[in-house]
Amino acid sequence: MPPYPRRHNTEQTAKSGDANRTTIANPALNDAGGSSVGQARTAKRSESRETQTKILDAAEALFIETGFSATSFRAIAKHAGVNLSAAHYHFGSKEGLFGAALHRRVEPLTRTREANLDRLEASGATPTVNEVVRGYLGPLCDVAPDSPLPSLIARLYGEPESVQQPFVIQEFSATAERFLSLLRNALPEVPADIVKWRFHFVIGSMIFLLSHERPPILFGADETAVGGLEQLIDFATTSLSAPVSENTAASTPSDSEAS
Amino acid sequence: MPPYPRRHNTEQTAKSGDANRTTIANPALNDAGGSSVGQARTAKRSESRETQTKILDAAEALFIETGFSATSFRAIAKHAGVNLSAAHYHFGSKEGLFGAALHRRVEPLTRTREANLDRLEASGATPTVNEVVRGYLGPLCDVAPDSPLPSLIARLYGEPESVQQPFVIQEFSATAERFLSLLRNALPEVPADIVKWRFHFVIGSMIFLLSHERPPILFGADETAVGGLEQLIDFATTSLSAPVSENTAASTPSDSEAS
DNA sequence: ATAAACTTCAAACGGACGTTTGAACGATGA
DNA sequence: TCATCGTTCAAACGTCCGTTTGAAGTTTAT
Repeated sequence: MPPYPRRHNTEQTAKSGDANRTTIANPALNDAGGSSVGQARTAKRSESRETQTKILDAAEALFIETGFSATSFRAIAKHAGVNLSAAHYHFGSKEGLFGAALHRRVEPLTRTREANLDRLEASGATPTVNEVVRGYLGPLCDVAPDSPLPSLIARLYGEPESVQQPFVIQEFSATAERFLSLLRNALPEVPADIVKWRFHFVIGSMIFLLSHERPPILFGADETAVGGLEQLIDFATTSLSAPVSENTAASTPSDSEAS
Repeated sequence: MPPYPRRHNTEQTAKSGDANRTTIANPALNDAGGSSVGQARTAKRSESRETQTKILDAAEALFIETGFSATSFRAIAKHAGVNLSAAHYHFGSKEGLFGAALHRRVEPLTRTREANLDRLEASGATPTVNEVVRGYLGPLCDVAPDSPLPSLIARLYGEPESVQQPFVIQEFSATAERFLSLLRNALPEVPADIVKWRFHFVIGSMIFLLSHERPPILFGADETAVGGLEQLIDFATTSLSAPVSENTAASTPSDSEAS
């Protein structure tokens, strides 16, 4: 009987049993793309895990490059060097494989974010905007520079809604809600729905940054690729905590209506 | 001989001959999805344009819904009620059709933006940040509420890079460069590369807003769908013109380091 | 040793894909 | 009137798709 009803339900974005840590860093986030198994092997029985890893590695690389629909199960199996039916055996379907590849990378990120949330909520004082922003975006700074995680997240959000939606809900929804809640506490003078919009825009900036890690195609594109997330944290903190304007107020230069 | 080397080269994001207008509004932007032809018809000879319109309408709807790869040429032809080969005859290939569908909607937007640029550059004074932002984002506010343009742009940016890149360059690159240039003039006290980053983030927010017109999936999602772009213009003006922080400075609440 | 479960494999299933072909037909211009 | 062009059409091309099947081999448990 195939094992593939392992639909990433093992832990649905939950409070993650061992989340009572105090630091932000998560060593698992520094695992680049490499497939390091390091397992006892009694031949066939542990080749299974190895096969799964090879499939997941190939899948994530190809999904990132060509997207869900344009990436074929066959190409993944060939690229992984495994039999086509083995891939089906382990993951059940193309959707199942996509979800598993996604979950493998996102889960450590979610665990780190949840740990940060726990820490921020545990400290008696109301966290500042900057603390909340760093709790959310900081873990992305800590991923290894060649990690496929950012591209994978970007790819997910690029998929058509019917593909994207179940996975976004599964992987990100609960944690984002918690952060939004903290953000509202940190910004009591900003109306709740405006905080929501601003958080929405920050997430958009984040995803765009993850998909175009340097200021992209659009302009020359030859800048410090890293540092983008640092810039984003500045950007997010500033924009989130800006005073509410009655009718489009700019802070530094003078301002007037245009249209 | 098929007409399909009409690869949207008719006007490559250029200064658009009749761009010497003074207003921002562009009536063509208010054309929703409806296929209004209103042309003299001598039977077969003008059915061509009508067929093309039907194909483009179907293509844009299906591309938006399921993306480039998962949308088949056959489904488009069937949905348009035309023969499969007719679609190939008019647009040459699936890529050609995608480009044509995109260009049909984006070109009026580009023309409006370029007109705004001309007007801002023509006025002797240096435009303010808010004026530049409104020149860039304002035209998006003026599209009809049921126009497919926003979803189409969002879909383009969601495609894998190999699909996305040529069309983004073709349709958006030149105009964005011009706006960035004006933005730099309006922000002489902000380093050029930081302006670039901020504009990058604003574009990211814009695209995310276009693809999730209401604060999305993530949270409850039952808000004023319109008004998002107004919020974005506020957001963009404020964030772009924020003072440069040495090490993450927030303006309103107190602030401290977190990690 | 024997039965059960786990994992791999080659082959095939039916169907959908983008594109091409060549015949038909109405409109055009000499 | 007749050759020509623009346009539509049914049919077919070869390829690739996700998934299934059933046999073979290996490991585990009795």
